[in-house]
Amino acid sequence: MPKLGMEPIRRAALVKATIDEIGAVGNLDVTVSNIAKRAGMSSALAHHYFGGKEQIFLAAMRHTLALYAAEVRGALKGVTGHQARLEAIIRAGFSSSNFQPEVIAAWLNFYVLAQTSTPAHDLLRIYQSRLHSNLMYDLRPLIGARAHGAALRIAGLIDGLYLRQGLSRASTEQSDATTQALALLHIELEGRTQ
Amino acid sequence: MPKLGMEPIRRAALVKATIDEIGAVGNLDVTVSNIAKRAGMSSALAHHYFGGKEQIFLAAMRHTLALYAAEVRGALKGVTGHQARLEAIIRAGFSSSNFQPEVIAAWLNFYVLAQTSTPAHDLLRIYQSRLHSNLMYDLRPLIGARAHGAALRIAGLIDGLYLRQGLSRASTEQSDATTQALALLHIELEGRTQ
DNA sequence: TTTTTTCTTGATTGACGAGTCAATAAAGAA
DNA sequence: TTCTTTATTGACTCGTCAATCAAGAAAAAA
Repeated sequence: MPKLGMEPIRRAALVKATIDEIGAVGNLDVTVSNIAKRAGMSSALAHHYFGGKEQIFLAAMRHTLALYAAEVRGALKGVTGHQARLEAIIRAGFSSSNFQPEVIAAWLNFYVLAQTSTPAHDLLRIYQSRLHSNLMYDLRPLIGARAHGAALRIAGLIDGLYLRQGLSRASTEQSDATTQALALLHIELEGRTQ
Repeated sequence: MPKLGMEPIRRAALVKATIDEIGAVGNLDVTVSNIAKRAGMSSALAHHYFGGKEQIFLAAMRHTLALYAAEVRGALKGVTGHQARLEAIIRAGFSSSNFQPEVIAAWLNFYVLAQTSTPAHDLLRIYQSRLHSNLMYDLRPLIGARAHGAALRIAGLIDGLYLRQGLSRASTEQSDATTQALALLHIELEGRTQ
């Protein structure tokens, strides 16, 4: 059985299983055994490849963040014009893939972990910085000095609306978060649309 | 020792100890034993009065929410004028007492719990509804039909900025959250300041 | 005083989980 | 073939924790 080069395959399987398991359980009281079982291997192997539970979870979060970054990049591909790009960034943040229950659960638990884990905290800052500079890149040409404040508000609103929507059990207001975030963008750009 | 009427005293002590302990640990991996120890009693007594761990935590969260509500009420006392009242509501949300590490930790873990616990979810909705109607009460006279969207955005921004600020380890941007939330309020009111 | 109610805890149970380790097996290197 | 590296797991250790229970102690009621 021992085919060589199993490591990347096992790691990927564990990352996926971790996200699924967190989504199923809803918190970080997820056992390494269950993750491993879901990934079709023994818990000992999970420890062998990752070292410990927190490292498994961090890898899963890095993966989630990478998916999000790819989504933003994809949404920007071929879009021209500062305002259109800003709208694409906002829409990407509220795309349906980000609202899969397991992704929401991962984010919420990530926030909790960021309070006490430096690696998690660093990872969170990377996400925040990236979003901020993405916004700044297109806001500055449009509104100049006001861009910084506007970026803080838009980024803050994205996080806040995501949180609210992620925790709302009613699927009624699905697109409402996007609507409100876009509305803020338009208010911020008011009177100076390019 | 068995003085009568201990129950409310014990419950209050446990609620306070729970909040402190969550703040100290940073997550819900808080043991009933530790909470009880912090409150100066045995874990058996904690179970006796509350039944279980989740109920202890819910009581603690209800208490936190009650404090917040009282803070908003206090901030509104004696303030007249719709705009001034709106500013007071926003300021109350970012008051220093809400940024005690243990309060932040309680909120984050509360969000996680709200995913899977119906009582927690209900409690969260109460907070959200209250904030929304508080905002609507003063926004409607100022901007009429636009009030609803504005309230969603302001409430969302309050939550988002709170999250960001609560997780930022730099104390530099302490007042920045308030600044941005107030800035949004003024933008929303633009051109129709009463 | 006897009984009942309220308060309180030490000890225990039963369960679970993270991480380790020794051992097995296959594939490639020497 | 023999040795080494990589893959893999079952079994085990050590610890923890939620929840229960039986029992004791004090106040109030009868």
